[in-house]
Amino acid sequence: MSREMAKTYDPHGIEDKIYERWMEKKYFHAEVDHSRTPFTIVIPPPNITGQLHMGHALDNTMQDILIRFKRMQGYNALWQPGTDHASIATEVKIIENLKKEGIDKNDLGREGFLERAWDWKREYGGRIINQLKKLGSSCDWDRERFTMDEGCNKAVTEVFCRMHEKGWIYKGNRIGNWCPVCKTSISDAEVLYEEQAGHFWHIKYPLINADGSVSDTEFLELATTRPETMLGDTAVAVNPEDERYQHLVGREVLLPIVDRRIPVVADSYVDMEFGTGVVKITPAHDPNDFEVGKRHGLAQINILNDDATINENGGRYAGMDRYEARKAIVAELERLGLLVRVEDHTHNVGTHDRCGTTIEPMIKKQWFVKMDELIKPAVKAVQDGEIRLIPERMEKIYYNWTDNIRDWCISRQLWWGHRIPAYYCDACGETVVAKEMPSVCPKCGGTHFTQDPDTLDTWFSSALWPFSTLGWPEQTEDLKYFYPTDVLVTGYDIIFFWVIRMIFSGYEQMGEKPFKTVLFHGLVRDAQGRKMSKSLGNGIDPLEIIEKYGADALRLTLITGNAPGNDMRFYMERVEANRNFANKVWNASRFICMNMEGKENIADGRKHLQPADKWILSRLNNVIREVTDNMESFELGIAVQKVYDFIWDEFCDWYIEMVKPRLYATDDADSQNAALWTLQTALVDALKLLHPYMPFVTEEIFGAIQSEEESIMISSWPVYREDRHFEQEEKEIEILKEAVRGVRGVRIQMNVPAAKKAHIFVVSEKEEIRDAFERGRLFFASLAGASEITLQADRTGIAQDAVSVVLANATLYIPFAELVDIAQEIERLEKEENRLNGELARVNGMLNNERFISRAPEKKIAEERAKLEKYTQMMAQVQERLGQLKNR
RNA sequence: GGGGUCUUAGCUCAGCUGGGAGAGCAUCUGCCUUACAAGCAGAGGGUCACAGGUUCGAGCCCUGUAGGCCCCACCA
Repeated sequence: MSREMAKTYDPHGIEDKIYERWMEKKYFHAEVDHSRTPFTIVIPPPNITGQLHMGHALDNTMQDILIRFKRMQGYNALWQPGTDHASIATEVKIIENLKKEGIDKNDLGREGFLERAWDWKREYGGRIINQLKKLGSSCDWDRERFTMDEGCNKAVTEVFCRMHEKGWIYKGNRIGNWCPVCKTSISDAEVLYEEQAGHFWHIKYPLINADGSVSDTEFLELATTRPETMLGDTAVAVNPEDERYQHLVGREVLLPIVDRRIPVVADSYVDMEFGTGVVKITPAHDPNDFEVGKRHGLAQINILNDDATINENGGRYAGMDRYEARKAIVAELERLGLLVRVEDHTHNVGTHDRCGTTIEPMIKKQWFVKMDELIKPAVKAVQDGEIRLIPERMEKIYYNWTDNIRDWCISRQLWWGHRIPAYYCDACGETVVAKEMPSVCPKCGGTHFTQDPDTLDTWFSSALWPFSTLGWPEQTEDLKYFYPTDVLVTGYDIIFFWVIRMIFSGYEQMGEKPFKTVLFHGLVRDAQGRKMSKSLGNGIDPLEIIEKYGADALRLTLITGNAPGNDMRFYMERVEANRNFANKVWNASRFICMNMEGKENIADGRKHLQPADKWILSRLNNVIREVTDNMESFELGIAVQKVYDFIWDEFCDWYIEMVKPRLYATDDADSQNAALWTLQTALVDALKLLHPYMPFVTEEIFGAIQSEEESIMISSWPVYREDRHFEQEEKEIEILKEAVRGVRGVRIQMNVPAAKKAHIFVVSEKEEIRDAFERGRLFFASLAGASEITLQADRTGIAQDAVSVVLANATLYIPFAELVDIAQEIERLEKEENRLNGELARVNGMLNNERFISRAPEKKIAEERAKLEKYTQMMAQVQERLGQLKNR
């Protein structure tokens, strides 16, 4: 036992030291052990480019709490860690870095670039891991994985080949979002729409006459926000119901500048109410037009290069940037007199979430995963409750996505990532999908192949994470034992990107769900409620908080004060309050250690428990049950709030204070030992309840307060015990607490200095009440500031002008030496009379209501009757006392 | 356009299946009481957005209204 504890708790240094010890002892490590039940969590792998931010801190605190809780409960707890290669995020960063050196990615070539990327991974991949350790994360670091390590690569190839075999992965021409800066296609989910001020150009296309000449008088007027796309127009469309244009359907118009004749088609996609009711159709550069084009068999004319300059299909505009071409085309239309007018128009423009570039819809050959069949078991799992989403409302969001599912574009024109295992025969172009490069073409017998240059969407590999990390596709013992995992903890912002994809991948590849429960959390926002972001510069670095206040205080701040799945605001004041709580626990422990000093027979004390001891043990017993229940149902914030309240309020402010006189008195060893044993026992259990939340301070104190176990993190979780349930003592102590509060209140109201002790008379007709005060005499005197306590059945011999405190079944009288202002005392009692009147009116209202009596549950009625009795009794005492004072 | 969510004390938020409104911070009043001033003892402060409804009973369930936030789809 460490004899010297500092006066204030300083987490500095202590935390690192404790973490190192846990690591040395291999407490985080889990091995297959069929004699025990596994409990598994896989970490949402942080990006290798990442630095620990508040989102990570929250996410990992929640996981650590669950894992530590289950570990203490005796489960074989595995927290599987690892990192994500994060293809595009990382590639963008590396390109930025190269730019600083004046190097273009293409100068390096694919091989050279990948070398750089792996250098990057080696340099920064470990950084975030170390930051997670600072937080106290009890991951099994011996099992650390990476989405591009050998095993994960194998899993990715295996899945790709299997699903291709099944026909669920296909290559297709699709219109998708193209980033002209990153030169890759991006998924819908990676597109951010932002409102931009733009223009609406109204232009007119001349109609072609029946004789084939171009009309000078007949035009179709339409409006567009992207005039340059007219270079790729292959039709104009009107609504088939639109009487204004019906007669024109089937005729042709002349596409100005390009001088191409294109048809007027009828399609219900066109909104008659909007604009002129005429739409130019550019199948190659607009998703809706693409669909219209397919319905009407229109040609797709691509007018853009990959960098968004106009290509050879743009005639004399070829080579111009898209915006340059826009200006030139508008000018030309004006010159031709075909520009009707220009309106200001704000509209939503899709931008790439990584680089902010305006995306360009383009037709590309891409690889897709067919979703319609794949998604079915994932929907069913949630419907049937096989997989539980917490909070429940996430299910609605989940279905909202699955009901509108679209095929998943998985190919990316990037270098950093898993290269698609598709090979093209150099001789005949045949596509072969295989785990390795084939040697002979099955079609033409050619022997030279070129691998598809594209890589896979980063989420393709993370979708496999729950089983790839456990060894799949090998049927390892780990996989059989730890899969399916128990809980996935993540932010609701990646429910579509990641959670759903893991679920359908789990069912498809493993035939089994990847996890039983998904626990969602919200975003950590700044004090003004804004998202923390680099551009705003309002981010708070968790490492700085840890440095200043300790990881425990940070963890508690992140976990309390908000409901599951809701966003939270981060306040320094709250961190401070929680740091204060750590200090509170520390000091309570210091007090207990000091008093245990040199005492040898503390354990004997358990045989001499007093009501106060039984009270705190019983209260704790109750808290143990509630906290465990809350944690089992993932109500982490509620659980720790109860521990917090128990420790601060009941244990520190009441129990420790109750016990002080017994500790300071030297004449009763049994009483002293009983107090010490109870203090120690209750503290140890409370520390255990707190440990998942505040692992460091609890471990440090645990080492100081007891010597039987070597670490709190592998000690056993407290359980509710019938033999620690003391109902009678709980009631008895509540009465005494009520009395103490009453006396304190009166003393303050009467301006009695704290140091001034007073004689307190406890008057009660009931013997058991007097006995309760007798048993608690010592601490009652101390807490109520009494110099002497007299117990009696009636008020004979008590000074007329004594101040009184009315309790249920008892009245306390305090005759102060100085004259008390009788008028003030009457006023105080009248106030109490008023309060009781209100209570009585409410209770009587209920009990006199026939419908209440006939319909409310028995239990409720009995409660109200008990209250009626109590208040009636108190009222009688108050009124009696008032009568005495008024008739003096 | 579709969906979700919020509106509770000055501020930030709890309040699980309906049964006498809570916490932290802030404010005010006493206290350096031999664990802790990062503390102790007290106090004030709320027609639980608004209007209806269901119920013996509604902050909680239902309907509507107003305002805020978020997600999805995206308007040529």
